[in-house]
Amino acid sequence: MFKIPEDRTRKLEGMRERGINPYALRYPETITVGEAHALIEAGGTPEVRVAGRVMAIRHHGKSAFLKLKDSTGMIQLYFQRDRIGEDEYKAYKLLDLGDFVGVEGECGRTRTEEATIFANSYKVLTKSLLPPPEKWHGLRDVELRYRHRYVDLFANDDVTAVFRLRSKVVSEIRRYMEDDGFLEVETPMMHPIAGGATARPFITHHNTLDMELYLRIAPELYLKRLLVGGLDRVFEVNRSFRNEGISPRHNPEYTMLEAYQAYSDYYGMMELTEGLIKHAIAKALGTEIKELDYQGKKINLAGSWARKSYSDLLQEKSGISLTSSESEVRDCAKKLGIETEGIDHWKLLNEIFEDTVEASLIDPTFVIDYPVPISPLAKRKEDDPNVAERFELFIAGMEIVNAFSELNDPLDQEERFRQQVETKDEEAPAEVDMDYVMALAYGMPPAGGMGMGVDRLVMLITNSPSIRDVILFPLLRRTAGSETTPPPDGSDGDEDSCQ
RNA sequence: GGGGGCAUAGCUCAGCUGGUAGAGCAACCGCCUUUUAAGCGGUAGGCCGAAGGUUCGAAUCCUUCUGCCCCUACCA
Repeated sequence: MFKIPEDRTRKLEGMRERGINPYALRYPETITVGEAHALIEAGGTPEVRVAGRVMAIRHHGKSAFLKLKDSTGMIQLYFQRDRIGEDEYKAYKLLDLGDFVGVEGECGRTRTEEATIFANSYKVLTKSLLPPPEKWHGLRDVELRYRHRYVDLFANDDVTAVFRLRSKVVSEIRRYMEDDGFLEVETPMMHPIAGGATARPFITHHNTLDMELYLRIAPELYLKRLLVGGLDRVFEVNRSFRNEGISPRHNPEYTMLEAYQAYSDYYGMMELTEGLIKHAIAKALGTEIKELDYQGKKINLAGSWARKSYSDLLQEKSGISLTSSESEVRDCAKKLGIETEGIDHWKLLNEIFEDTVEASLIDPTFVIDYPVPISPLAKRKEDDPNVAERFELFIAGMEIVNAFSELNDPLDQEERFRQQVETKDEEAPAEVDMDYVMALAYGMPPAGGMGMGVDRLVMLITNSPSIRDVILFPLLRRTAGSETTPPPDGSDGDEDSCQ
């Protein structure tokens, strides 16, 4: 838990004694700090009204400088006793770092030319009872930063900048997709069958229907039902959930863009992907970017991005090919220290690929034509039924996009679903999604589809080493008693809603 | 799940091979009406993450636990 320092409580009471509401109801008709700066830049000395959080106070006897911060920036305030009056000047001693105040005053500059609001009056808007972090270093402790992101945000401007960029990226993704004729849709997050990807799901339960539900691991199968329904271009910026490990590149809930385009295919998806990512980067960073620096790696974004076949890359880096025998693949895997016990041939092959190839794909590279057995939702190539029309886009060794020409043969789909179910793999769906097969049976137009990891794209653009740096509230273990107070009756809380 | 690292004041950090706790910022009290990581003088603040152990003596050494970080595994 936390302790409120006595000096702050004392000041809170001091405010109330003076008839000041430490939690004011409102402070309307303000301009932003950014607007105030613009007015000062324009050379005037207008009267303005601003509001924000006090980030610094420098007392000078009968005057004081304060720094006021709002979401548009920081501006200096100058409180002079003679200007704001004896009483108000005395009361300003009750202000602390972290408090919110509203100020009226005249814009101008100090003799060092710093833009400043010379306060005529001020109003306490919110008393802060906990001291902010150290003013120079900010909040460094990563655990506190993630657990108390609100502090991280107001103490560390670079953190705020990352999340502003993230927001920009997401809105530019939407703009690009809409401009290309895609319709944004929302599909269920609670699924009766966890399909559309291979991953362990989170399980939940609906009481009234007495039904097991899974948090979606991907929206794919619902979006493709919409293609059957005649919505030819759809996308969803979606949160999906996977009950798996946490790492610098994995959070149990994460954001994807999934998009489906009728009459297109995976080549079309490559064009869409490249255009979309280039657009998002250019708009987010405000300029056409040819090279991105990610964690010391130079990423060349210029020109058309490379397209290399899965099989060629595998051959080149590991000596294994798609036609290598079972024992060749096993030997190779063993040499790489990959666990081979009970792992099937194609999965092993893919692990060899991940081990030997992925890290080397720094510049954007479309890896194309994956083996069919690890691509259960992709169409087979016409000239090679063992290879699927599928690509993954890698940047900086990270998988950013997975896409394919969508399988729309209901009988083939049903067969591949059955094979998945039969593996009894924990990550495979427990049953065949017959409604989806039925949808395909009504006929789904040929289509390309793609799924893009938005968090990872934002990592690249903001040069963030960990996915947690681009997720406002990453999942952390709950610490004993630190975040909540137990209810007074000693029970575990609301039993109606706890399962 | 396996391996390594970290945990000291509200915050950022020192604390050597064991001898009983330090700085800066923030806070409090003074002085200061143009400072800007303001300055000067003073004060207060700690069960050194938790529990055991070794020792005359533990922030320091050992064990266990908790949390976080990194690597690894599963995955995107």
